[in-house]
Amino acid sequence: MAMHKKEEFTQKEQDLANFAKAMAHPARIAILKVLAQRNECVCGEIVDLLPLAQSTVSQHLKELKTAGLITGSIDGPRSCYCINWKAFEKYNSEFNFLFAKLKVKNEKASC
Amino acid sequence: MAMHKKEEFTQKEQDLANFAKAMAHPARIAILKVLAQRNECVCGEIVDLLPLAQSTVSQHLKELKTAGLITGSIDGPRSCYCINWKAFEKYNSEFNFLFAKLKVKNEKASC
DNA sequence: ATCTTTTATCGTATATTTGCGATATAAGAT
DNA sequence: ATCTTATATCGCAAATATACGATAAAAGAT
Repeated sequence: MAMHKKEEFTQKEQDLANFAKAMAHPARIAILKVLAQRNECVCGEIVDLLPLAQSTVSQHLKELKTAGLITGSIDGPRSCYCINWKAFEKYNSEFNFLFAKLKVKNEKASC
Repeated sequence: MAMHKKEEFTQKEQDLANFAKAMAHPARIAILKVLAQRNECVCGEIVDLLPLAQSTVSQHLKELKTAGLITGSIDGPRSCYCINWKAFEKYNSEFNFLFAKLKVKNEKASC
């Protein structure tokens, strides 16, 4: 019974988890790296850089887009992708909020 | 054919993806939050705070421990858990490295 | 109009994750 | 020695994720 209990957690917990899930595959990390270096990039260029079939890359791009981490625009027959800076900044600060708490507690940790 | 192609990516990409995967569930985010607030915490306390069965919580704790994000020590009949601050800092800086690149490119983005 | 190029989507196979009850294990209490 | 308490692990069912080939869709080229 793998009933999704995910809804029983707070919205912030779910949002952060979804953000993490979007990055939870090396292919998607690699895609984000490429987009970071090139500022914007067409689907085919990404396919050439990854050891995956075109359909698989397209699927990963869709997941990143659905999660809001990248945006896409149509350029003739091509699709151009960019990082969604704002979403990234938002999740980064939420992550740092959690992380800052850890930092404060650091000296006390023992186990 | 879901052949794991994950090995074909760089070690850094895999490490970051694994770190993200460990956080890719609201229950595990919630556990990290509790540990951040309480500095250290026994398994049973975490079970009481989450809407999940004991065995499920234990499994999530194991995943966090395997990923290196938390440590555990035996305390009589109990198990005491703590954040692994060092691992957390390491992944955070790697994440920020990727993120810093995005920041630089920000003004140029367009699509 | 047809062909080519580029990307998205569908269908499908397999792998992994999630969740729980039942059971094992280990330590303290009686 | 037995009982209780606290966790971990096993076994299983259901849900998701991963990957690819085949095919659809959309735009530019001939």
